[in-house]
Amino acid sequence: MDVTPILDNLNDAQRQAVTLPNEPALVIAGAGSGKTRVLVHRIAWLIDVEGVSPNGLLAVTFTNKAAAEMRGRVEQLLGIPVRNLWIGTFHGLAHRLLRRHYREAKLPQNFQIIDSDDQLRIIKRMLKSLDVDDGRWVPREVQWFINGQKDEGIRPQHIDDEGDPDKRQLVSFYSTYEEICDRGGLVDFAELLLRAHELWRENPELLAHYQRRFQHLLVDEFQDTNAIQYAWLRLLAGKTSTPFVVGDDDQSIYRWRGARVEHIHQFQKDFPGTRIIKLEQNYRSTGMILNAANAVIANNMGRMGKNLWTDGVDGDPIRLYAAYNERDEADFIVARIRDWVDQGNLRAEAAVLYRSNAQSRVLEEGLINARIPYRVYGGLRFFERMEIKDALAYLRLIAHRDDDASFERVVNKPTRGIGARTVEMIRSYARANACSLWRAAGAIASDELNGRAANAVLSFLNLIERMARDVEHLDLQDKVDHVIQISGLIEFFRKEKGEAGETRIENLNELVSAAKGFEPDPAEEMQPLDEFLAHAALEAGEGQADAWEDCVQLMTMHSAKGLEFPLVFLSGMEDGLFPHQRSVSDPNGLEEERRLCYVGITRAMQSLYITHAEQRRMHGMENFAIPSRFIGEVPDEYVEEVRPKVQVSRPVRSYGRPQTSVAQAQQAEMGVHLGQRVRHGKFGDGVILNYEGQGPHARVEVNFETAGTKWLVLSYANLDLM
DNA sequence: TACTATTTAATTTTT
DNA sequence: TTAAATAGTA
Repeated sequence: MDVTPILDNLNDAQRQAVTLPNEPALVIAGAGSGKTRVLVHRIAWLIDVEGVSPNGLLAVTFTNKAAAEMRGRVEQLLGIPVRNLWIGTFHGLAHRLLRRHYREAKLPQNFQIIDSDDQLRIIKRMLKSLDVDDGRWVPREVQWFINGQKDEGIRPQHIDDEGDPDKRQLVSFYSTYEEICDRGGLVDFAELLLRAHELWRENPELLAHYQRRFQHLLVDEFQDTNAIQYAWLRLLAGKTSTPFVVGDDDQSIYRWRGARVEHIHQFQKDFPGTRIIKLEQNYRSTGMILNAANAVIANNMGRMGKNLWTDGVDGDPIRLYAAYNERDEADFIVARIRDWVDQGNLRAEAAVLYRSNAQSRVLEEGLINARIPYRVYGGLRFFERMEIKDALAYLRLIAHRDDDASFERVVNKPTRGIGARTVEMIRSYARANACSLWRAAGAIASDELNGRAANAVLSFLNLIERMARDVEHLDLQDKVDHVIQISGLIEFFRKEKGEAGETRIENLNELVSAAKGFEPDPAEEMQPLDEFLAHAALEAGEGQADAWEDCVQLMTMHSAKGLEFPLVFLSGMEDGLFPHQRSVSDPNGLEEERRLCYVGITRAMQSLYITHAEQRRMHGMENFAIPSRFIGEVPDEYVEEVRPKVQVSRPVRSYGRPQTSVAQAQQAEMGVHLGQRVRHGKFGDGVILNYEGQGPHARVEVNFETAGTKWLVLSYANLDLM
């Protein structure tokens, strides 16, 4: 067997990992160290060299994107399509299991997956119907609690309320929510995992079957596993399978949504004799960037420990820019991107990263003014759009009449005279008789409701029945097309003013195209419509569609994880923003922020700029800000401060030492006061109207007698006091 | 039912 | 500031 293609171009550590004997393995893979490469080559090695059947492999990732990439690269490496190879997300795999064994999982065959938006709607409705104090119980918090418990693998009956009435209330919400979902055949994301886990736990022969089948488990981004995911893996691994997990404790940035880095340590206990391999050679960034990243992350405690290195160039130092305010910061970034493009580089190679989404606004304004195309990551995805979810709700009702979430969504959309009153009557009947809204509507339409409302409800019920009949023998695409036409959604959105309605109709048509292009997987043995609906829930699609123009990339540091760019800006590096205010008081929170900073730094391949503003408008208020403490953690020798063109003397470097910046703000008031008369070389005499900022960036607004009002930077303007 | 005024709060996101 | 949720009005 010629193993060259599989082992070629791997470094020693990578090769060692790929060729490990069949034992539990933990690969600590630093940023840019070839993590995916190792996983892909390991799979190829097992299949091609160890002779393992693709059947016996299970590879798990967190995102659909990662799963698709992995499958693609494996097939490319092996040169053949690998059928029967289970590669997928935790949720996707759990879903597949639940479909196959829906009876054992105690689910209806046509159960529907709800996304977090659907879930929130259900919870809101539930809280309303329970008539609890809505000031006390915020739907989001209840949702947070329920998902948090599910992520830990906990059912309501397992929770001890400790005599705390608030907790008891939350547990009871959780219970009621479960009943609602069970009645409607609805499964939320966390439920997929929890059910799949219970499915195995309660059906030992089923579990044994999968344990026998999957002798090799491979897990990507292991540091991101939550309790239920880890429990699921451990169950599957049993005593004989050998998990091969890859992760980076320093890139664990999702603790807030249940991820536990501790699983890296737990793994070594649960699987004695685990081989640990560290991948520390980095193929992405310059030496300077890696040095900075290493220095910052070294401030965290309890790491596995690792130091990234490269045999490439040191590169340029990290550029640090202290902006006067957020506008100045944006202008600076725009100017650097201009330079970059002028040097013949692509805009798409430049990424501006920030801690929170709100920060994109100023940056966008700057880019728009400069006429530089850009793309903001995040935001609504295709299957999350209102009009798409409306259309899907009709489809779901057709497939599954008892789906209350969908019923509520479209019962009066477009408006058909079924107002809040009528819906409330349907709800209360449903509650009293523990049945679905659909059945309740049918039951009360004939007697309890008065003429007009009864007619409206009956015509809605008929509409759905008629659609279901009309559509029965059509193929998927025509089903979707028929539904968006007959439901009246197109008409409804046509009336919506502005361009919004236009776009919505385009999106609905796009949904038909998506249905046309959808290829059901014969292995899933599902109705194409059900499979399409599941797909829509599990894979919400791309954030922004038109990605192919060459444009600057704007995103949060979280969404930048896993990506790389030649030119990177870390913007808004100020204490309170990053690290975020809500994290600074908690050491764990602070360490997670630091890991996020590490993630940010290690996105950069060639050039890294760190910017912060001395003054920033937040929530409509001007605030003075201190440079992020993380800036001070980058040793001076890797940093070059970028100053405004003119010579500016900054008294002392203040990075890493809080307070100084505030002190400077005070100093800024030196000798300059409102109404002060000044003389300018060119503009002549004037009077100070306003001033802002401090140090080298202090600016004054001067009303000149002849030249009008102007903002001037004190350090350039050379004003004389009069 | 739909539009408008008022209040309130303000990370990070995938499935 | 601004987005979203709620309350009030036509």
